[in-house]
Amino acid sequence: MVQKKSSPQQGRRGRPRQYDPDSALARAAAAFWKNGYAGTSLDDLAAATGMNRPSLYAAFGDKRDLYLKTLERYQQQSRALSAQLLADSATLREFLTRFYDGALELYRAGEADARGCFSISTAPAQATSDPAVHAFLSESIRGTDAFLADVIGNARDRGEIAASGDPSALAQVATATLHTLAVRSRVGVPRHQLKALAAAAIDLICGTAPRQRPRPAGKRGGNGPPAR
Amino acid sequence: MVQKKSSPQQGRRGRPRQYDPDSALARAAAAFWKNGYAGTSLDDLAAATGMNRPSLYAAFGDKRDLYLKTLERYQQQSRALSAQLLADSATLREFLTRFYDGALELYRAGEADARGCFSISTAPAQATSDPAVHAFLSESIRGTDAFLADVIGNARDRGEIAASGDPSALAQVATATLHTLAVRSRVGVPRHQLKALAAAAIDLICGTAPRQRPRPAGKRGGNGPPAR
DNA sequence: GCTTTTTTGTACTGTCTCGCATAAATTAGC
DNA sequence: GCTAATTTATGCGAGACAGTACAAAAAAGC
Repeated sequence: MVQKKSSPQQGRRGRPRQYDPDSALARAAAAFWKNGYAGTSLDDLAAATGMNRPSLYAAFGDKRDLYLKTLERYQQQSRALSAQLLADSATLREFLTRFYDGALELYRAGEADARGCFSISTAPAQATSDPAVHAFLSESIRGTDAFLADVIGNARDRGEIAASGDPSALAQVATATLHTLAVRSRVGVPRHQLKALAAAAIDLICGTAPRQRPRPAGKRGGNGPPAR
Repeated sequence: MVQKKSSPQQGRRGRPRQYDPDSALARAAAAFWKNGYAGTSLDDLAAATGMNRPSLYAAFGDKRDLYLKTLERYQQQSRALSAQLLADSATLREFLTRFYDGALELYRAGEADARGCFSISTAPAQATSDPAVHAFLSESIRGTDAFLADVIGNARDRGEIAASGDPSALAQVATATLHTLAVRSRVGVPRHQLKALAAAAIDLICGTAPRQRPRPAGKRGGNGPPAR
């Protein structure tokens, strides 16, 4: 994917660019991720990407354009990750466990830098003043709900959860779990605690018998549910 | 409460202040609420409060101090509201319903200005760069968890939920619901949809039979759970 | 009426910020 | 080698920003 973007560089007329657009976008996202949109200056972005301001403008437009592009990139990556995860999972429980595990890895919970979810940590502050950010965040949440509702609906069709369960409502609770993981990761709650939270939510969503058989979850399976 | 703060003004030596400290704090909070911490300038705050910068500094310290004071105020008000709500509620279902209703009223979901939760909308962006904001947000979430765990634990003792339920885990899911309401309110999701979301979460938390008997909730009781 | 005390209003300073203008650098085409 | 095309580098200028100094204003004490 990196090569595909750098190969058309060959045959171009002028001075070759010294940056890779996608990795520059990733570094810009990291800067926004840490300090938010308004808290990140163009100097910060220039330092983070190794580019200078005119190159930034030529490549991505102004600060707002750049931020929106980092949001789009983040969304695309997240969706690709979720889709791939879905293909590898047999049951709803299995998928949701991997889904939250993947989110926590992205959020770096309790690790060196706890950064939380990029969009949930930075977009809400901007959503009231910037219609584009507002629209993005709104659509992003709606998309997550729809995706999870689809997954849960299929699981219900396979009989994995009660036929009386409403996939749409359960999906919103699943998204709620993602949101709380996003915020808690941001303040450095240790990952094993967040895994336990996710496991409890999964038990509630998948219903009835919590953990029917012990699954080989990560390392020592957290501290498990105290009761039951 | 307003009088108690303005009465000791009597008998003071110099020129009387033309602002009420608490209402000025409320207006400052509204400014931060709308545009976030970094997105709000001192000029914005001066315009919002009707004060000029020197008065702001004398009253609340610098911008960061002022923001932290608005966060503290918000937390105190929220806790007082929750405590009072708890005293008026008989069952866990009833309390949670009122709890989320109160939150949605504060978040102004779908109304003229959708603003979401003050701390969830503005603090995460600042939490990585400002240790005090980080600590506040972390402690705030922990406090909500603990409060709800206490409420749920008492409900379990009264036999309202299954004895096998873990109050701490259920409380985290209840907080998760609050978090998702906070974010969704920010992007203007209509209130009746959020009430339905909250109702679904309550059904999951309180377990087994969703809405054992129709309670006289607000107006026409939302659109209810589609299935079952 | 005068002083003391506290708040208000204006204005100032130095820094940061964004966005762009302009020139230097580096490549391909011929 | 020369020209055209594209990117990089320096830096400029107008404005926003945070924080403060200083004087005017408004009250109480005497």
